[in-house]
Amino acid sequence: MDSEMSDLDQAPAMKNTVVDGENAPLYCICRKPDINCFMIGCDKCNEWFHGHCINVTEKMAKAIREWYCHQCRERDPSLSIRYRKKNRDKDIEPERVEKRSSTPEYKIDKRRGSKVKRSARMCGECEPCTRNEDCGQCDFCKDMKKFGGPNKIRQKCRLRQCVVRARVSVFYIGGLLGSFCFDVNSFSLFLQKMLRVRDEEFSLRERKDNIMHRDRRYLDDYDENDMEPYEHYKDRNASWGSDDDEDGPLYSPVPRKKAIKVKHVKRRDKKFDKKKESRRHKQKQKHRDRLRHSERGDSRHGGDMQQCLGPNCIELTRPNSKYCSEDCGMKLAANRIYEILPQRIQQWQQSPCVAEEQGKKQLERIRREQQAARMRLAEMERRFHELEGIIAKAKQQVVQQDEDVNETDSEDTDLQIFCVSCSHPINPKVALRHMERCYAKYESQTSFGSIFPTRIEGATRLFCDVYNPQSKTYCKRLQVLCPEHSRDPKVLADEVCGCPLVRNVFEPTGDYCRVSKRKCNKHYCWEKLRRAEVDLERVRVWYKLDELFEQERNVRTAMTNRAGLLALMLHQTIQHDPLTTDLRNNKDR
DNA sequence: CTAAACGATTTA
DNA sequence: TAAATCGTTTAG
Repeated sequence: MDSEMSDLDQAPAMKNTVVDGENAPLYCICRKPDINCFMIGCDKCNEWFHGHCINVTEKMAKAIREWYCHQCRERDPSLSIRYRKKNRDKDIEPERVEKRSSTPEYKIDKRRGSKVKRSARMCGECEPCTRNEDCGQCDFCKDMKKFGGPNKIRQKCRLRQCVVRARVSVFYIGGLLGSFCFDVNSFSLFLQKMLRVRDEEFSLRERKDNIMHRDRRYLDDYDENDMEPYEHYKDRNASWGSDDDEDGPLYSPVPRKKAIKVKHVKRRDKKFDKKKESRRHKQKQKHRDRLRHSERGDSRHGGDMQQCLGPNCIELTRPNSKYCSEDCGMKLAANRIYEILPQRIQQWQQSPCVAEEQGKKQLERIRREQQAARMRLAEMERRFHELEGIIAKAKQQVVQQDEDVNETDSEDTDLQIFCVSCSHPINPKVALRHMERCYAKYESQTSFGSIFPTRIEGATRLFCDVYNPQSKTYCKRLQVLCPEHSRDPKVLADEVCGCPLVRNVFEPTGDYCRVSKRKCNKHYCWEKLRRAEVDLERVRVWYKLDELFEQERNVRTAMTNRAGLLALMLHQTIQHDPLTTDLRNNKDR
């Protein structure tokens, strides 16, 4: 960048490891920390510079491919800032860049500036980098057009993902785990990667001279998690995956944060973590010490031989147990219960239980509803028998051939009716009869069952319940309505219709239809329909009863379990009412 | 949060 | 210009 000011004399040492009072790293010619503005990094010395300090804007940086600071360029005149080919004109007309670019400004990689390069993901030295053939086996290869893939993933072959610089998402998951399948050298590659990281980290931390590792800038790509495995290795001296390693998994690949402004934030995290870490270590240490002490104490009493913890027992323990026998264990447990339980029961009884009250109310409601349902059921049973009585009486009627019957029969209309089942046009006179039969025909072709037989005690003639060995189900239609398993009885020639005649739909007149059953189109199958009506209601009531039983059982179970032995031992009720309890300790006030 | 998808850019 | 593959966005 020609417009940049001389940064040389203002930044003599260029050590960004210099820290201010708050331990934030200092950068740039101004020796100020990362202030969340656009920064650009030198591709030679890797120092970061605030854009505004050296007059390089973010837009300009977009056009830069390689950028060197003033100091480096003076030292090595062969270094020159290189621009991206296509965007060469962009830094002349930055406004156009903005307009052309589809990337919103806030998403631009501020920190990297000139550093986004194709080679950024290749160290060029590791085995995968030098490999020049795709394996054709991995998911990335299979995605490629040349292997007949859909080209959706668009990533390099797993075996060619750089062990040093490939992104976590492609290397760790695929490269490490995936390539284990293909390549026995993977573990050494992994180590190589880790060691490299360590080298770079050291070079960053120590920086005894100004000669930086060329790859330093990629350090930003490795966050705490990348470092962790090595730290484990270093700290614990080959204790990877050991049981007491509770600080995290052996290797937890966490993707790096997106590009920018993470450097100092990460460092702060690091310090924070370190503090936590050291605290945790201290705690651990204490714990271990305690263990050691207790062990020593135990060993004083005779090494592995220990006395049973059972009440008043002086026997030795069984191996891998604290007790000499099951009995002793149970005794101790019982003692503990006796000790704790009375207090808990007392505590429980002191405070009223809202849930218990609600449960009682619910039970009352359920019982009321059950009562109502039973009444309804009794009513329906009565109706059932009543209906049977009516039908029996109706059968005794004698067929009567009089004029009004014929009159109603001969009522002629132009109305045309179509069957709801077969959609054929039918004569209105016989419509009811036709549709009933037609429906029965179709309905009988299908099954409607469940694998359970009906078991309702004291209920006659509800479900069809015919067993179908093929589907191993029991028919669940109402028995009176099941055309699949029962046929309407054949009507004899002298049989009377017998349908009770009504006034205003519901009021019975006491009369019966005296038309011959075969000829009566008005009351076709009236017995069946009336029976079905009653039975359907009976089923509904049974369902309701069943539901109520279920509810009752649930409430009762809940009430029984509440304040049971286990519950009393395991749970505790805390009154959160601020008027009656104050959860603060006195010293907190 | 990860994996998949995809636009964008670079390379051949 | 197509292929390769990157970084970012989106979906789950």
